[in-house]
Amino acid sequence: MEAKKTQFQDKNLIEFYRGDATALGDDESVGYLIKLANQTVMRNLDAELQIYDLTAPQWVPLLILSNGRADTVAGCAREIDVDTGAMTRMLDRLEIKGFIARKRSEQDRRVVKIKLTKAGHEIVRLIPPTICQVLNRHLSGFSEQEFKTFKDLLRRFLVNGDYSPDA
Amino acid sequence: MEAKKTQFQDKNLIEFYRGDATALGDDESVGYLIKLANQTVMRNLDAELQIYDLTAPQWVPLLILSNGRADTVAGCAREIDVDTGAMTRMLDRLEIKGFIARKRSEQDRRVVKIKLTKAGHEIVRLIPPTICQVLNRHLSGFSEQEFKTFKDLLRRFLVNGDYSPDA
DNA sequence: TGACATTATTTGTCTAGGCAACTATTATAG
DNA sequence: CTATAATAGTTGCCTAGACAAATAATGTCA
Repeated sequence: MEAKKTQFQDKNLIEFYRGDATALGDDESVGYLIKLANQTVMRNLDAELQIYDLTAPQWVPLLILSNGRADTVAGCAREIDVDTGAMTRMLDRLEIKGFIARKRSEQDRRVVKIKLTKAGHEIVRLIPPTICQVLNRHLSGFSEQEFKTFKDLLRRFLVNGDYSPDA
Repeated sequence: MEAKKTQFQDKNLIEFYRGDATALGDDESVGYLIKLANQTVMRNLDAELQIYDLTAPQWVPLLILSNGRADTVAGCAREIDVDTGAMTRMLDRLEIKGFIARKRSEQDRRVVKIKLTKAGHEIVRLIPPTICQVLNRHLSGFSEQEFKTFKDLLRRFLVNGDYSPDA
């Protein structure tokens, strides 16, 4: 235990990146690579889903409703980890497209119950194959072991970033 | 060689994901994991950069200008792979904050030359250490080998996604 | 019961990117 | 040289998320 240390020094923290700005904007930066990876997945999903009149972000609430993982605005927002305000407007768009319907709850008049419409149920059946196809394509050439390793590294990267607000 | 195959079948394409929708919204989906990873990096960068009155997306053009990788609107847009419209408005915000200055080119009167202001130069010195700190924190517990593997897998995932429009 | 906190939803304002239309300028082909 | 194509930049309209404020309903504590 030294006198003055930054808050993360005593973990096994290798200095992969130094402060000299090299390798930050190019493909040696994991931050940049992750951003690009995310961007590419989103664009490919968008491209494949446009025949269903859906965007990449829009299929997520539909699947959540379909799986029964949530059935309210706040519930969906929690599942996706977005603002309830963002979710309200997302549901506005899905309602306009006719995929969901809202109904105020009788038990608790604060909550709005969300349900898939008939069209919503129909479209939700078509989505997963498309998603799978895109993901599999991205994973083309990966071995089973590499697939596992990839997910494992992503999860560790993720957990390291969810540091508590006192950081 | 069978008769009817989808367009990507004859590559070494393992069906990591099937069309049954399980493992798409949870942490078994690489798509979801990458989205979360990106989200977390962005949020952490935002949190660290707000003392400099900068957001996560805003430091990128500043570093590009500083490195001399581009000095025009279109150039910056190309470097980041965003719309020139998006870049125009991004530069509007950076101009309002006093970090950049615009000047119409004399040689080619279509182009607008972008330069860092004095304040821009000053702020750009402070950014890289912050970025590095955040990235290193995310990589906490990674070995050198895992770091390499992670980048390698990301690059392969990325390349697989940048498929040509005929796909 | 009444004051206060919590929760659910909505709305306004901001950043940010994508697509399309438009202007101005430069380059190129006939 | 002139018509056309290409390029640079801006702007309008869309989706999308973040933060904050406001409202309504419910829960809790004294």
